[in-house]
Amino acid sequence: MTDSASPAVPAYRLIKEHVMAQIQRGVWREGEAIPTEESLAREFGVSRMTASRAIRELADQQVVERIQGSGTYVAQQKYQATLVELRNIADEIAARGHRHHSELQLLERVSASEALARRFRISSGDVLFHSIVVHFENDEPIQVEDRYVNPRIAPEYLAQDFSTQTPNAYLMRVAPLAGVEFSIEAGPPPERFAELLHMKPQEPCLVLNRQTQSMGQVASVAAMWHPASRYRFSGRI
Amino acid sequence: MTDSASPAVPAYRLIKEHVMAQIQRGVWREGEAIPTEESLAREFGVSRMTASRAIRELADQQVVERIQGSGTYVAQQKYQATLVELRNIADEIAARGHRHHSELQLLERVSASEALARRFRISSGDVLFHSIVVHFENDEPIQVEDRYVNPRIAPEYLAQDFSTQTPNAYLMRVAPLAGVEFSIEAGPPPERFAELLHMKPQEPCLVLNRQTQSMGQVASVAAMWHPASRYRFSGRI
DNA sequence: GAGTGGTCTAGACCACAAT
DNA sequence: TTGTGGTCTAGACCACTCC
Repeated sequence: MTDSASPAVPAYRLIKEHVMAQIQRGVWREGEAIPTEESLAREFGVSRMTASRAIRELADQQVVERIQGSGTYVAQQKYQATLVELRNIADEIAARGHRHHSELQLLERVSASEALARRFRISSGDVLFHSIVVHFENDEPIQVEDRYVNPRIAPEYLAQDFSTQTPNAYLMRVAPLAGVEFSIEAGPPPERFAELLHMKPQEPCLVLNRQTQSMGQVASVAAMWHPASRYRFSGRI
Repeated sequence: MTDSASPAVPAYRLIKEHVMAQIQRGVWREGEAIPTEESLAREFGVSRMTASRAIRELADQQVVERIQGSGTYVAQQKYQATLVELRNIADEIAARGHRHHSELQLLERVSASEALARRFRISSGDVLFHSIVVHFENDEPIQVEDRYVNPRIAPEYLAQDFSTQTPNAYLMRVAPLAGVEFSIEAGPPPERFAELLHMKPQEPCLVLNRQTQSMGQVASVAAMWHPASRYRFSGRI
């Protein structure tokens, strides 16, 4: 206890903040080496383990890059890449302080077309479940969720009440999520979806396609259709 | 040294994998407590610090949630949220094994309009730099990059050669990136952009808007326009 | 061989939760 | 008061890079 009234900021955090500040101010530039664990430990009067933890966490955050035997370097700002978080529609609407509700349009058992069978890695003609749900923000339709589900993963899918629980929430609950593939594109909606979304003629949709895996199989393939004039994906880092 | 021929997998990783496997198999379910650091340490024959590191990293990854004084619990699968990485166009094209090149269409000094001044948090009429660059994938135009830049952050912007270096790459180099806001939307392109992208009439664009901060100021505001029929954002987790 | 990061130990004290 | 996580130490051995 050397310092009195320590404001309960752990030493490893102080070191992290110090290093990030030096980088942010441009004192240590991209690709340059930063001080060793040893010397940071001395400078801050802590053990090497503590300095090590600080720098390791910065490496996890890709702020620096470590090369064993060589040193620690300020990472290339490959932040050419922007990280985006796509939330589910109910949470997103709630976060805006608006009301969300959803209406089930269709819930059926189908046999897989060629294209669907390929995406699910099953045989053409095998059974799939299919649902169409419309999501509303303050009573205005904002998303049509067109979803196919693998019966081997969620055999009770057709028996759910999708006005009280979204398909997404149900699937999360019954199937541990092991992987996701997605794409975002723009295009014209099927006529039926355009009507459900109260869209103007010729207006394009912003579409999020999402395919989830669970227990080694494709669990679900979904397309979320949004009217381009009333919806965008957004976020910050 | 109890085990001979240790395959160089550190103990903390073994513990992480064990815990993740139990969760993945549903042995430990959402919200349930997992064993304490102490008991994991005993079970794996390691010190508490090692078990602690394993569980702390899982907490960082949001696989578990820790409550000091209480215990460690399997996290709610709020993976309703999908994390997406948007790469810059040159890297993305290179990753597909295709050729990228870009052509500078315009490079000028402008005075900020009302709307731009608001986004840059400067005064209307202040100087901004403006560039329009077209990016090609295998000689096919795939993106129009319409960018405004804050002269206080990148005073030499107008003197760069943007056929050999993208605006993005230049800005990354001169201005440490402190924050990003983005949005993705769909809409009709300005007539000039439609021509530059060789688009069919009526075809919408997929647009990525991106605003970056550096040194406490807005550094750059950019809109990346892509023909919807030939471009989508995609990725996986 | 010297320097660096990667991992680990066997303790310790603390803050906080549950009781 | 007991049990939990949060942090920290002062060493240690190892793998790797660089000279």
